[in-house]
Amino acid sequence: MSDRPVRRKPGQPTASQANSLVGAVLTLDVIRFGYRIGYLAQLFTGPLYRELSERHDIGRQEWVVLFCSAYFEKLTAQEIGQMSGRAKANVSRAVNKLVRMGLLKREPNLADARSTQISLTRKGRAVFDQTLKPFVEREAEMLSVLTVDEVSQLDILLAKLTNRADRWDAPY
Amino acid sequence: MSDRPVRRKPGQPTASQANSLVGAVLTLDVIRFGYRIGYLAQLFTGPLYRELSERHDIGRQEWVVLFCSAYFEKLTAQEIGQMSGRAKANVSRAVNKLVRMGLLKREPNLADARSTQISLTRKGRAVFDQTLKPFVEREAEMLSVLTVDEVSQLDILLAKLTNRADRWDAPY
DNA sequence: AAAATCTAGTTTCATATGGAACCAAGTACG
DNA sequence: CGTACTTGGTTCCATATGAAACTAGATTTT
Repeated sequence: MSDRPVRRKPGQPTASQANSLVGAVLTLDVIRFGYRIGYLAQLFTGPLYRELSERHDIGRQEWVVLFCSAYFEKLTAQEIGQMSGRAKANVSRAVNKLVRMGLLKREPNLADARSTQISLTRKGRAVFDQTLKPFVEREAEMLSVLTVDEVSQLDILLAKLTNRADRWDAPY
Repeated sequence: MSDRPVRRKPGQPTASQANSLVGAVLTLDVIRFGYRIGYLAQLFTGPLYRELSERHDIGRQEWVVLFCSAYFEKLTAQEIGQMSGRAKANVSRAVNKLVRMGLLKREPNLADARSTQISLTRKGRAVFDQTLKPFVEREAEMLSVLTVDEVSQLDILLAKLTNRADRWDAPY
């Protein structure tokens, strides 16, 4: 690791310098996996969330709720919390905001008056479809350094890591 | 939540059939990779950060700084920011806190008086070694569902994803 | 069926965080 | 040199967040 000041042309981004430092950390022999997974996750979502909040005033929490709602016709706030691992206060706030924005609608839950059935409005579906695209594209970019074979290897490995029988992945 | 209509790939478990709602989401066909990587990252660090802040009053930002400092003898705050992807305000606060706690020390940077050389104190080293253990152990648990072969596959894949020539992973 | 218990969701509070303003030191250029 | 501009780091501010208190509806117990 260099201990001298960074030297570069004015106006140029510090990307190359940053990258070498990142690379140095990422080849360490301790917590290689945990560190790199976290690094990837942050890098993947970072620019996406930024754009999302600038363009649509939708934050991380709101996006998660939107995502879940888009794939299950009707959900309660609790179910969203369970499947996303978010604290229920955040889910509550996110749902309320999305309802105010007209992207979600609530219907009374006949089975239990404490909770409500949450579902996407037509507008919510449209916004979701629109906002999903950058995620899909960025994922493709992220994976673009892998061969088709490697992608399916990764798919299998991720499936094993996230879909396990023990309780390693218990909610904490 | 038994027979709710669900949009999913044919043959995949429904929310109710999966052992958890998380499982149901994780088998979706969109952003499979991004979502699961983020999910894994969150799950890996979640309990660790909680314990860290309870036991040592060290938060996420402080831990990152500690980790970087433990692997490079001398660093500037800027370098830490670059290699961890954290905002400089957070690095600044974290460094200051760790200095107050006696875990880091600052030495003047002879080459540039604006920045200082940051390094671990003996105490900082001791605390780091102690706090690293749970991370190592939890990583081992996380990987325990993989065979030795699969772990090295994953290692290669992660290396490719994080150590690339293009600018996908440029700081944002 | 009244009392105690539990659960879904909301609100409150204290802290964490990112972005921009800011300050001091370094560099470029006349 | 002197002025303009860049850069490392800190501080300020507005927002995001998690944990716990709280409310109202549901369930259990006797």
